[in-house]
Amino acid sequence: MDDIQKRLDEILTKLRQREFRITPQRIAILKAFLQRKDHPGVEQVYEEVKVNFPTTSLATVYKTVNLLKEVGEILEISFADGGNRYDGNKPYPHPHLICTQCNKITDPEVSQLDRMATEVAQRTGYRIDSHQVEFFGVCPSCQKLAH
Amino acid sequence: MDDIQKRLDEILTKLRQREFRITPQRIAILKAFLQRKDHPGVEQVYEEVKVNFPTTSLATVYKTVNLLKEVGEILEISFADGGNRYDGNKPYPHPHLICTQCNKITDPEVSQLDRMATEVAQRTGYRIDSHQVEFFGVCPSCQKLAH
DNA sequence: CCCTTATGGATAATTATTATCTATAAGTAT
DNA sequence: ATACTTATAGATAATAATTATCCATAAGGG
Repeated sequence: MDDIQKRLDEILTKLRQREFRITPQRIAILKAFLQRKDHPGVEQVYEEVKVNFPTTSLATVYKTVNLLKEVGEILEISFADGGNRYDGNKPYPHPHLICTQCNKITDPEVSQLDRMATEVAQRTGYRIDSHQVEFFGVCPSCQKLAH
Repeated sequence: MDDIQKRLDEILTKLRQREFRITPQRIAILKAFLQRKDHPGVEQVYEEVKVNFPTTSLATVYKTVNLLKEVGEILEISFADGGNRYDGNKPYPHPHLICTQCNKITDPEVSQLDRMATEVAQRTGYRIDSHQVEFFGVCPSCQKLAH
């Protein structure tokens, strides 16, 4: 049993425990999120799910996305121009590196982020629950393309 | 001449240099951004400008916001649920601390952020142009309210 | 003061997302 | 297996934020 199947089973168990129903559509949407190694938007997942479940509605994808956000199994990455994207593989807050030319999103290794959050909490008295850290720039291959 | 007036003049000069026209509406919108110490959304600025310029259109506010973004004089803060907000006082990228109960946004002091960006650039080969760092949590007064 | 053209205002269009409504299928008890 | 209850799927309307369109007008230069 591979990692994806294992994680899928874990999430399904969690959903069952919280008395959400397990439907073929939810499984299909969840699989799409788990299998993709990039950070797809709702529309992309919708297209993918439609291959096997042609009757799936976009609304169902949205509803499932919200469900998976609620149970903390996908992470939402927000953009100013609308069109959120999601990470189904690392659902906990972590930094992203975004190429503003090709829109590729990667997960850079960043040390000291937790320390930074702790520092802010101490200085301000806030209880910090999560964070969103995004670096914008140009990836090496797009840099080369710029003649 | 206070700081706001000084900055206003600087921005107007910059706009003139780039051959944008200086209109009463643009000045009013710009003043609204400069005077506010919080992080207003477009709608809030619109309401404020309408006090003195009742004929102002929401579209004009949006157009001016895009203009000010282009010339780098306001900073856009994006949210997953739509509804961007703006910072007219510190238009350069800087971290925000957001209370998820009362939606207040403050600017915490954070050290080592530049170092972090440099580290990511070195490791990944990206040219990093900007960043967006947001901490989400509950502010001290909202913590007290939660009995 | 005139002339050119960017801009303002009103409104339609677009895009992303959520709400609504009903038939159906999931899960539970029989 | 069967019946029952209710959450969910699917279709579509509604909402919200933002952008596009179009024309009259005002800004800035000559």
